[in-house]
Amino acid sequence: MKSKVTAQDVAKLANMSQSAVSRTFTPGASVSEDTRARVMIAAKSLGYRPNAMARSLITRRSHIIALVMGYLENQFYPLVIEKLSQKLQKQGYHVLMFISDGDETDGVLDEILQYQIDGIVMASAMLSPDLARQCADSGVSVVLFNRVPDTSALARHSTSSVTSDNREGGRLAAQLLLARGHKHIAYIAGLEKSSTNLERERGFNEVIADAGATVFRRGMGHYSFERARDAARAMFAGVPAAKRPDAVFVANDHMAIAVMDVLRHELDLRVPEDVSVVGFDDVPQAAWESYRLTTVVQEVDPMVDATVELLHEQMQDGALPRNVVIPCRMVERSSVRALRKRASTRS
Amino acid sequence: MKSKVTAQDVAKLANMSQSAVSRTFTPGASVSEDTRARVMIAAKSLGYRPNAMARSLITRRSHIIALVMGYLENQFYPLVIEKLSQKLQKQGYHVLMFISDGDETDGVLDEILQYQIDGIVMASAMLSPDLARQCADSGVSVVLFNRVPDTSALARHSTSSVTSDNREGGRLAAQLLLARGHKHIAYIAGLEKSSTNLERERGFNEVIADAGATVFRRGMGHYSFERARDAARAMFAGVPAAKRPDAVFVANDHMAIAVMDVLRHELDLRVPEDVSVVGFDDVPQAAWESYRLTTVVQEVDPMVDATVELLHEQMQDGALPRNVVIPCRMVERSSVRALRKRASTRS
DNA sequence: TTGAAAGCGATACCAC
DNA sequence: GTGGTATCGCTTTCAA
Repeated sequence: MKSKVTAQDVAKLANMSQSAVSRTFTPGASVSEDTRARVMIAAKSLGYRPNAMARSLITRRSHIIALVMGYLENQFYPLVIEKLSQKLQKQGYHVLMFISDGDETDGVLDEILQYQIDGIVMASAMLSPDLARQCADSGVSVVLFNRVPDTSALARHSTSSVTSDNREGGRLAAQLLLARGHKHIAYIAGLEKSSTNLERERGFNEVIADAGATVFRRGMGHYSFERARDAARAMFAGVPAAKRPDAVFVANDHMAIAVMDVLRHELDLRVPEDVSVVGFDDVPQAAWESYRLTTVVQEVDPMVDATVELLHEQMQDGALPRNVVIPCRMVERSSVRALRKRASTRS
Repeated sequence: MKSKVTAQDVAKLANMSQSAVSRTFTPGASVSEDTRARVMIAAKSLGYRPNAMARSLITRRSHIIALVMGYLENQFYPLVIEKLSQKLQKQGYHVLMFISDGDETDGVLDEILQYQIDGIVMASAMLSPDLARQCADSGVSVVLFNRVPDTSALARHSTSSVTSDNREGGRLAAQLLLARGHKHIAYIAGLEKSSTNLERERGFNEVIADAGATVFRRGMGHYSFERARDAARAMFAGVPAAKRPDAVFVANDHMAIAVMDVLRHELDLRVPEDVSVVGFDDVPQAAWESYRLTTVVQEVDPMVDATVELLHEQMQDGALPRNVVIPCRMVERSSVRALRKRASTRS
């Protein structure tokens, strides 16, 4: 007994043509108040709902946007789902979720395209050039989220993207640590080849180099909690104090928390008193806030706004792809204990 | 230039009827190997993809499941999105996201139903009885996730649900704290009227009462990070040691972390040495693990499996609604420091 | 096995 | 403004 009520039924009950029913449910169509009212009454009494499938079959717009995500271990993405969903919902669009971690992306995209979706937000993996073309051919607009198009100039000019200013974020981190007077600054990297890691490290290195310093040590965390712990242990455990870093920039918060955990709970070091740690925002605020983690914050809202805007741009053909970069900002968090200490020193 | 390639085009190129094309793409239809091959070649060369909208218009099955979620602050839900999406994807279904925090749910559901979806997973808010009926009428199956149907017997027998065994989880928490020898056990509640909070507290109280004890103090956290901090401060800050709880059961992990944060960083208390804290799993493992938080773990996988199973059951009419309850388990986490201490005491 | 034709439920374009 | 009619791309009888 699937939703049998059709526009036809409503029309019959209201003594109107089916067209009248259609117009009543089409915002900004020309219907007299009188007919609209009669139709609405009939519709309500039957529990009529226009069939979105039938509609998009003819309008060629499904009002559905596909969101492709990798495994959501990275706590930054749920936030994106939420904001993006909400924002699109307000504009009459809806989000179809696709989980895929890269390899099978092509197969997944194949499914996606069957749904006649209006656009794709790729927040995981990359789009193979071949598929990018297919999307263009099918008229679906694509926006890369938090990743950058293939390095080829071709790709760069054929796919839109939104990223935060990872390079500048890396610079901010280095500047803060230098300003704090640290001399032995370490870096713990994320996935080596990811654009986020590359850009963050690049900016970081630039500033360190400009200051005439060098990165004291470099660990590899691969954006994994456990591997970041290992990296921290390798840097600190059983190492004489003189050979330890006095500051660490960690490529994302997820790992930064793992690092702080090792420092505080395994090695009884105080953060930030003994060691400065700076992360890069990818977990919800409550998490890093409770850790008193100083972090480079990515502005999710502007990123999502830009994504939606690009989506719309692309949907009307003629628009050229753009790569939008959203600024980051630094948020310092001293531990409450440190604040107290500072206060008592002053008095 | 929206995906113009239709079955018609393929048919023409392959010198076959459109029906042949349709059959080729319909698993288990009767087509000869010969024609199937010819069609496939033509299809591939044109980049043909069957139009899912047109298909579901006639089959009356969209293979889309709506997932209704509240704001995702609760870190438990992203995990659900991921697992559910993945599982459904494997079965040829896809997840359409709806963010809604309760009040506007009715309007949201109205939109949902236009998409001719096959089922709804409600992981936020409740379904008004009226809408429940509408869903039933439209033939969409509904499963409540992590919440229980309205208390009326009617609702209970007309809507399926999946929850973890919150009551038993509450009992486990109480049993552990009693076993550890605590005499002053406090509770910090979540949202007062939510079924999760009610059940957890109920089980907890039962065991405390059975032991001839009483709950030492009760705080209200409303499942909010900040309010949980306040509750912890109210219980511990400026309170003489003798009047402090020596153990706290917190209604979820999100709040438990806030509580531990206050205890450790504001009050310099050690957890679990000075105060035992037990949470209830609602954040990813990495989070509570790094806090050395002892917690009652909800088994996401079985919950998701049950959800999908119920969905399928409901989709074939005749199946009666069921309320599935998944067991919880306790995971103890001592701090590494405590482990070291224990080890050295022994030797 | 195969092709022709009848819908599925709406919108769009047309005269009126 | 309003009602008829072709059409969107496919699945589904039903003959052949």
